[in-house]
Formats: sequence, structure tokens, C-alpha cells
Amino acid sequence: MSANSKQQIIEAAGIVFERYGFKKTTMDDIAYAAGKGKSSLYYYFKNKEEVFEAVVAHEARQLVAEINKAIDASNSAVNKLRSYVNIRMKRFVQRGNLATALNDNFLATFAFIEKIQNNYRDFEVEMIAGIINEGIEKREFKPVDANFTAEAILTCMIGFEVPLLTKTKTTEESVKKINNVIDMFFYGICT
Amino acid sequence: MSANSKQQIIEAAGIVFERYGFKKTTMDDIAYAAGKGKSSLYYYFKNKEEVFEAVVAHEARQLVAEINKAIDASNSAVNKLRSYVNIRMKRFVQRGNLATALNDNFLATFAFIEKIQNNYRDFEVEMIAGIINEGIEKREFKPVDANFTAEAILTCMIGFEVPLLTKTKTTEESVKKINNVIDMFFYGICT
DNA sequence: GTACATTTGGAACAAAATCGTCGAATAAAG
DNA sequence: CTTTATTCGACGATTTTGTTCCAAATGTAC
Repeated sequence: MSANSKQQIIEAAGIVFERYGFKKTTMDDIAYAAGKGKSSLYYYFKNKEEVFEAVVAHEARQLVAEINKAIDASNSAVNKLRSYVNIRMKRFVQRGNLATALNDNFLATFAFIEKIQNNYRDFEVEMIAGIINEGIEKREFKPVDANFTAEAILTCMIGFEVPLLTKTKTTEESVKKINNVIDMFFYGICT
Repeated sequence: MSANSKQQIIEAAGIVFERYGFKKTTMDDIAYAAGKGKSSLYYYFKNKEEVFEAVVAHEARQLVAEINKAIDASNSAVNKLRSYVNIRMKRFVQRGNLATALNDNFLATFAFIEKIQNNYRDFEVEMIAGIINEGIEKREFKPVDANFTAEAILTCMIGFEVPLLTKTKTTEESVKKINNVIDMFFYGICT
């Protein structure tokens, strides 16, 4: 099982999925983009959905790396949280196969995406909670329940993703809106 | 035959074609986007290709209007020619169903597109020739054969479209390149 | 070299998608 | 009401697509 070939396929699939979405992308498309025969894909993946999941997982890893970098670059907890939200939203719209995956039945697709995302929810909560805890230590935030607050913020953010999935709105508009909400969180949290 | 419904379909089809290209777009996609039943499309169009042709024709008309506007706004013949080239290239990449129509067999698609475009070639030659003639009258250009020169410029421009069709390059890069060539034309033409 | 595991792709096939047609339903017009 | 324009659901024929199977090719260790 060459990790090289597998990665190659994942990256090729990422490009094609992003262009055409999940439904319209055929295994032939992926194979052609990866420079392999169609049946070779089945040596590395069980089916189309598994390829898609691998792509999403790969992009999620990239996203995490990017977020970590931005977080490290910020000094205050407030800025860390802000960077986190901004990057996450931007990514979700731009490079997101998650977003372009919608084609036919919206609810079915959304459930499909949600299932994949759920694996990362815990991770995200942990990350946000970490930032909040740091903010509490630094006296930037009130001593709230970090996990509970993190859950709330994340849920709120997911709420903002839904209109991004349905209507192809501008990122800016949504970022502006969500920043307002984040501000609300801050003014309720900050000492 | 409601011109309204037909136009509605054409515009919806334009959006879908632009997103997915000719091959990946189904009649269902178009119908859904236009808010009609699939079979209703066949009341207005013979088949998928005819819908596509109507879309391209529609966009061509828009392009012509845009070009005419820009040409009228320019004073010198040199600037008119430059505006013309810039708009044409930009359009070709951005809103061009012509460009996104490529999916599988490149040559077949190209032939398909070429066939449609040929109807407009004469028109374009005439337009360029008009600009050149004006330039000659105003002593901006040498008294060259306007039609022949127009043919040359157009052919040259089509040559620049090919890499735009194959590789998804930036517009800027191509515009820069073609502007260089246009400059070459100028320095060979200008008095 | 042989023996073995890894990797690839051609052929085949069932299931799904898709195009375009037909006829009936509905709306508009006269 | 009669006629005409328009829409849509259902259907058959054909093509596409997802997936499997198997043999060929390639690499690897002895």
C-alpha cells in the first residue's frame, strides 16, 4: 500500500471534487486526474465515499495546521479566537469540498457532511476550550466553563455555515456577521 | 412560444453550464435551475446542444454590447483596439461557457466550440477592420489592408485562447502576453 | 534466476442516470 | 366553449458509472 500513490489520488480527487462536487465527480474523473486506471482506485479505497472522506480528512488536517499556525502567531486569547474563526470560515467557503459537495438533496448531503465533521467536533471543542482557558488564566476572560462556552461558540459557528451551504453568499458578509456574534461573546466574557 | 420563458431557461442554463461545463450539465439540472419540468425544455429547444448554443449566442450578444460600449468610450483607434482585446480575453476566461465547456475529449469540444464561434468570426473581423480603418483615416495607422490585418489579429487572438482552454492559467498573464503581441502589431502599423 | 507480495489496468456487469418522446393535464386566448 | 399555448409525469432506449474480477506487470527479497 504505497502511501505515495494514495496521497496522489487524494490530492487529485480533491481538485476534481472541488470543481464538480461529490455527485458529479466520477471515479473515472478521479482516476484520470490521478493518472491511474479506474480500478486502481479500488486498491486504495473501498468506494467513492471513502475517497471523499479521505479528501475531507486531508483538508481537515491542513486546516488544523493552518489554524495552529495562526493561533501561535496571535498573542492575546481574544485574537487567537478571532483568527480561529476567520480561518475556519474562509476555508469552509473557499477550498471546502464540504461546501461544494451539495448537489441534489440538500438535507441528505448535509447529513453526509455532518457525519464526517462530527469526528472533528471534539477536536475543535478542545481547541477552542484551550484558547478560552488561556484567556481565563491571562485574566482576559471571566472564569466561565471553558468547555461549555467552546461548545456554544462552535455550535454558533456551525449555524453560520448553513446559509453558506445553501446560498452562495460572499464570505465577507458572513465573516462580518459572525464577528459581530463573536464580539458579543467577548463583551459577555471579557473582564 | 413565450420569449420570457425561453430567456429564463437560457439564463438558468448559462449559470449551470458555467458551473459544470457542457458534459456534466444534465437537462434536469437546467430544468431545476429554471424552475421547470425537464420535458418543458424540449418545448423550446430541440436538444441539449441547442440550449448550449442559445446560451453562447446570448453571451456573445452581451459581449458585443460590452465591447461596443468600451470602444465608444475610447478616443484613439489604438485604445479602441486595446479595449477590444482586453474585454474579449477577460470575458473568454471569466464568464465563458466556451471555456468551461471542455471536459473530456479536448479536440472534440474544441471543434464544437469552433463551429459555434465561426458564426461570429465575420462579425469580429468586420469590427476590428472598422477600428483599423478609422485608425488609418486618423493617420494613426499606416494604410494597410484593414481586412487582412483584422484577420491576422483575430487569428492571433484565437491562438492565445487555446492555452486558456487547456490550462487554467491566470487571465493577467495571458492578457500581458497578448498585449505584447498587440504592441508588436502597433509598432508595425503606426505611422 | 525463482518465489512472493504489491500494484496496475482491461474486461465485464449490474445498477443508476440521462436523453429525448408521448400523451395527458393545465392555463391562456379567442 | 373551442382552440391554442405551455407544462409536466412517466416511460423506453441508450449511455454512464460504480464496483468486481482476474490476469498482467512491477517490484523485492532471496
